[in-house]
Amino acid sequence: MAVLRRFTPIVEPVSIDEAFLDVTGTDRLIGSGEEVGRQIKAGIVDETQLTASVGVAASKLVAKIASDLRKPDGLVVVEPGDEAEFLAPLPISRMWGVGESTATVLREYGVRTLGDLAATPVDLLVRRFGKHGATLHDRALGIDDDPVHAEAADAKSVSHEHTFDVDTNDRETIERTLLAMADGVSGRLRSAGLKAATVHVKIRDSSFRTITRQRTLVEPTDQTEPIFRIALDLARPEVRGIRVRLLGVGTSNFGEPSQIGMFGADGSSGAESREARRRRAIEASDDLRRRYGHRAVTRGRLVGTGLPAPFERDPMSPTDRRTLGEPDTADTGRKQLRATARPGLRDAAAEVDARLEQAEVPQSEES
DNA sequence: TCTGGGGTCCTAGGACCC
DNA sequence: TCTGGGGTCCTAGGACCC
Repeated sequence: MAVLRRFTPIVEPVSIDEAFLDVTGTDRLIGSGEEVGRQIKAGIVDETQLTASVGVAASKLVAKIASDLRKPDGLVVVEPGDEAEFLAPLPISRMWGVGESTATVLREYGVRTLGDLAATPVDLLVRRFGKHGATLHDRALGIDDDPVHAEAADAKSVSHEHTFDVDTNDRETIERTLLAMADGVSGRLRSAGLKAATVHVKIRDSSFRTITRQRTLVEPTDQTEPIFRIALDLARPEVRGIRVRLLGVGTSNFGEPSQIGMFGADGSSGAESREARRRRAIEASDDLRRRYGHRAVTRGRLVGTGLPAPFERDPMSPTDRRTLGEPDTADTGRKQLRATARPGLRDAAAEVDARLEQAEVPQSEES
């Protein structure tokens, strides 16, 4: 991504290897869009020895489709005004927002190309697909005015899910998995300074039937216990009598970023309240994980179970990037995390042990 | 390919309030 | 007291994306 920022500060990362650039206004410095595209490709080869595919157009939608067209080493330019003509012969599956289900329905209507889609009456599409139908019609004509967003949007949910190697109906396995995921989710919330008001669970059985259950709390939380308790409450009646293939725990409905204080819930700073001690223990275990990896600390109940390690961070997630002290937008050339031990480590570990009955688990893959 | 994990957005129905 | 309508919030499910 650093290569890309040499051309414009307006870079919107889409994934680890994909981004939109707004190069409006660079023509006097660098040249036409096509010239910028050429230079970007050259710059990427220079720095990474990898080829790249580039699409140049007046909108993100058309640029994306253009860049997909000649992967992995293409440069496709669509001049302003030529969008509809460029899209018309392409199959509908090229279009953003057309997945398997939508494509199947469209084919039933005899719609095979984006030209067919553009020629289909909007009201027919709206009747069948709702709001999405109108969007599809616009897109088929190349209409898309979504700008390039240089700032990453705030996350709306944080979740973990896990697919079992073998479908299970073992109660202990199910409960421990929910606990591990609740723990991972709450840890990510805490380090991002977020509290969530809604907890959801996702359950998929051996026949691939998927259900979701959610509950909204009175008080938003960033703690493992309430998230786990609700997840368990929601899941328990649903997993009875089925073999579970996948379990997920998620949170959403975030309030304002929380201020984690050093004082008790009652605001006292004298004798440490129970709540404040618990808080400190959690902070200490978060700190250990930050410095020694997400596997450095785990709950006693999860020791040796091989259950999903909580606290995996996603380098593309804005929530986690904030946690890692990086800019919201992903940058492949990101700086390394510092991993220096502090003298207080042993005390912190002891506190975690004592207060939360958690255990430190040495992991072979970590030094 | 029998289908992983983390997300977003949309729709529809029900509860509740005014 | 009953009725209807509208707005908002919550819940469940589905489609889609990388």
